[in-house]
Amino acid sequence: MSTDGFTVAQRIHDGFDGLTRAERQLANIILENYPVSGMGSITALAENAEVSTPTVARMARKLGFGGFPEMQAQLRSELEATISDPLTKHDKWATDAPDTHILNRFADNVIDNLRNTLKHLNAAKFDQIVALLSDTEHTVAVVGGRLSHALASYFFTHMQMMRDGVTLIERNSSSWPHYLLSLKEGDVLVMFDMRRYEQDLLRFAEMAQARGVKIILFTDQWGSPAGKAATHQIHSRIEVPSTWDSSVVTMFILEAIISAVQSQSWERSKDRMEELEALFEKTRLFRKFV
Amino acid sequence: MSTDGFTVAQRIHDGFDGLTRAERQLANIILENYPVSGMGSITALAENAEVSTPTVARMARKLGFGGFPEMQAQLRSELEATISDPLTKHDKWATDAPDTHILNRFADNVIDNLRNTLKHLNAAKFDQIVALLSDTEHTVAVVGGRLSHALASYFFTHMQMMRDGVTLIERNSSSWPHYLLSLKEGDVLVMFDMRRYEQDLLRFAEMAQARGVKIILFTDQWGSPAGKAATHQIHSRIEVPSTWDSSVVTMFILEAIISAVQSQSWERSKDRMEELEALFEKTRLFRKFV
DNA sequence: GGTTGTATGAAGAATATGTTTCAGAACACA
DNA sequence: TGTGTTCTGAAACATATTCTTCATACAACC
Repeated sequence: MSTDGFTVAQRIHDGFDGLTRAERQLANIILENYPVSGMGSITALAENAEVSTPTVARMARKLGFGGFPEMQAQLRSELEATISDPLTKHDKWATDAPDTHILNRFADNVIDNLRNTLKHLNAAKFDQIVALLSDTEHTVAVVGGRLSHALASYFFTHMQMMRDGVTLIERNSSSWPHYLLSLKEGDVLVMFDMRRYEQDLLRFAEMAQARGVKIILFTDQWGSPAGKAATHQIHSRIEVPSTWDSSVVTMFILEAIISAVQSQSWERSKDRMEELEALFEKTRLFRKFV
Repeated sequence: MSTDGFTVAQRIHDGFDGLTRAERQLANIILENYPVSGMGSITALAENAEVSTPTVARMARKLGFGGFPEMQAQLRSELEATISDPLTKHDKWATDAPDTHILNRFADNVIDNLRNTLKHLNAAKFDQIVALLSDTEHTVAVVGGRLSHALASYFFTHMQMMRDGVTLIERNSSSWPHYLLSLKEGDVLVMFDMRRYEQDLLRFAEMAQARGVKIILFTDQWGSPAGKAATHQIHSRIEVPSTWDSSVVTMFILEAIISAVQSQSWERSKDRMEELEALFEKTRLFRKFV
């Protein structure tokens, strides 16, 4: 049975949807350290994946092998092929795709961006930003540009769950003056402005600064002109092999900030989140679909 | 016993002079296809080297191991070290921050997530998804959950610039039935549903499927229940040292898809983008700020 | 040629491994 | 809320592995 040319990894990919919870858990472990993790005994693998041995045996069957030993034999032979072929580099990302596949090129590039961004990122500055955002004495407003509005919205959604006094400023700049009025001295404005910097954002930043608002600006490596008005700036690398720029690194930093804010104000936000959860539950009950 | 830092190969070389004829024969076989040949059972190895099983066990002892299984364990761990991705071995990320700073912990974790996600991701599947999204014969609708709406919106914004017939479905699920009506057989629905899967999304997916709509589902490693109705699924790793889950990897994949769609339909989208640019320029002139 | 020491593998004992069965848990569905 | 289905792991069972013992083969030396 089943000595056709499919690798174990491929079979797992193909059959992943048909796998059960415990089986997926196991599949993940196998792929995580592929294919070495499958080289030990069925017991060891099961323990490693925190499932029972029958689960392992069952999955082997499900993937089309006669049993675990047969799957293991296949893994061994794959390993042999990999090892003995010097051309097979182990640092490929999507293992079944050529090095030149967009996924792999993109991955290399994004890692590079992340590295370079973090190299230039001052940890102390990061901590200051976190402190500013954790301070509930002042309100936080979030605004983004044409393409970065999604980032603003993502950040807002999370911040909103952790603290009071957070506003997402609309996309449409004609309404911005109203928001400006509600920003007081010491309040915080989180702004996103990436390449193809927007004139409106610059004006907004200047006026906010004039009101004594502290501005945290997320921009690219070259820096938005709004930087002049900013209290803190974070420069992300955004170039990728694409017509478009990448927001991945910026989102990474946002998540790190969110996580830091969260742990800095855990006690406060814990209650808040529980309340929120309860509210969501309730709304769900009231909602009716179709 | 014997878990000092010497590899099996080193031990064999060092102790080669003290080995007997049968043992040397065996040693040569082990080194010949190192270290894979030692991964099978003692019986298999013995047969392969044309010696008896006791010879193998004896040699393992002679090399300083407690027995054959112990030697095999050592071989496995050597293998693991060889195979393991060089990209994990980084020098600190944010150089001026301690390893334990949230930025560095986050970075490690996200890279891990990316690597594991790509390991799971079938390049062929990716290409199919790109093809679906490039096909202008059918419309594309995008819908997200509570936290993933920002991703949906980000994706939508880019897609909208590259092709016609793209809709972003509102957050509020009470309006979804209307959107459903406009989806025809063969149309594409891009859905985001991460951990804390939403009931409404599941229903929506089922109803869309019933209408013959092709669903591309972005979910996490465990898989949203909406997967049952999906034509294609992409599972991203989302766990990070935070109360919240990470969307970085999903965004990475989105950007890769966007880039691929773009280059797949460059000629068409080029004109479109130039048109768009011109439009934006015009609007800017008409807009007045404050 | 006989003696002695070492090397080797066959065979069986001890151990670990892999499989099957089955009962309870979790889940989906009505 | 109850019912049927699927999933899961504990335990018993069957099988394969590894180790030990021991008889034989071989070579070196007297």
